[in-house]
Amino acid sequence: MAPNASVKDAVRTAAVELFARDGFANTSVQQIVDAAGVTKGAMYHYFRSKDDLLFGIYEHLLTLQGERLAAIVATRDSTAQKLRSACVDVIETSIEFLAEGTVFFRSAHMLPAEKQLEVKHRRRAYNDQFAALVEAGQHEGIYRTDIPRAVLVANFFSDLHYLPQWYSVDGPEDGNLIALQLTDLFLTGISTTQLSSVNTLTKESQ
Amino acid sequence: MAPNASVKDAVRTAAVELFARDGFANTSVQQIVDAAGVTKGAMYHYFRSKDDLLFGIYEHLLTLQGERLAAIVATRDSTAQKLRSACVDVIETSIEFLAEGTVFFRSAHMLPAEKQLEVKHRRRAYNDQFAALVEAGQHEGIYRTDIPRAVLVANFFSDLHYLPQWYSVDGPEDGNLIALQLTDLFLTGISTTQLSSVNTLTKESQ
DNA sequence: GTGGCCATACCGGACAGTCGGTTTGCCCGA
DNA sequence: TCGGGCAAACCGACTGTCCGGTATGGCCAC
Repeated sequence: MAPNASVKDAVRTAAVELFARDGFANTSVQQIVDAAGVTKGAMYHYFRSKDDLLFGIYEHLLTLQGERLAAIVATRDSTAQKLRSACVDVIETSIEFLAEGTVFFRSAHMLPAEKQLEVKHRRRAYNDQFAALVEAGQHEGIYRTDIPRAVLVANFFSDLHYLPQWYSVDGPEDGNLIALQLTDLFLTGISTTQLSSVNTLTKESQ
Repeated sequence: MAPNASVKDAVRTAAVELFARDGFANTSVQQIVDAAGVTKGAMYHYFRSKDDLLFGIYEHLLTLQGERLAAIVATRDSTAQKLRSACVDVIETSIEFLAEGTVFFRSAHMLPAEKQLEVKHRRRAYNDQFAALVEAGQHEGIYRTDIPRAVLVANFFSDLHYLPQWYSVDGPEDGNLIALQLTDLFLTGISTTQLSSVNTLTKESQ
């Protein structure tokens, strides 16, 4: 094993867990390195600061989700299918990285203004890509235009934000089901025509 | 003027602003009392601790919204109308107290476990009252039952959580419009029949 | 003069980050 | 093969700072 990778990962993992449980401000660096089984010296060898550690967690998640969205947009599927895939996928990964999400939404504001700006830009890039899908669908006439696009998009992103607040793991495929259900609620809300997906959903939820 | 009320309000107001801007952990008691134009001694005369100050902010908002929901439930309107009113109302008050909401959702986890529990119970009470409306509508056949009620409710509450993240005041009646739009999106998503409210919305948004 | 209301000075502790020193692992010349 | 030398990895005690909370004293109204 490469010892450096191990140390970095151990620290990151421990930090995510502790930040999610106790909050960023209430977690001391000493607690993190103790939980990770390393020492302060090792940690500060790989991370410039406690803030840097927090930022690393964000970046990891943002990069992952950004890449996955880009891959979906790059397919030759219909707009409707792309948006559906994008919604389901981002909910699923948000559930998979629930702890990271918890930390993210709770503690982003603790970063220094400079890093906060970078996070903002990264999130905006994701937002714009997502909004472009909605816009395309609006031009095709499948999504309503009587409500500002920003509101439509915010209505979906809100689900991602709220997820860490109420979701708790029950079954193995529970996450996939929730993703389908939330996606269906969103798409039903923004569509100009009644969706026919209810049957599919009902079948899967049995 | 009663000097005590003035001090209490000044401290609370200053605290909400600073907590919303810099976060609870990054705001010192000294900053708060400076901003409020009082001293630490005065503040600790009215509040037991910094936590107590935070808790007071929550309680104020929770009580207000709880009372308003109860009033709406107590009317003789139809279930559909009650739920619509409840949604619009809680979004509007959330916008009116946007700073309080920001603090609430960001810093609730910083409270001692005991107070966190009380917050949780209060929120659950609100949640249950809201869910009861949805349940009534389901029995009437106007809301879909193919998705767990908890998911339907969470889908709406998520909008409240996300509001402080993206909403920024533009016009005076902007808040009311957003409330109508988000409510429409939610109700469209959970309804068994196509809503006819789109015309109304379009009219108001012109 | 006495009791709420408030100012000021101060305490104790927690915590991020540092820094001198030690170990580990690798390369290279003989 | 071996040993010497060097750089990166790692250790952990220490420090300066900041901050919540308190103790004490005064002031003013009644």
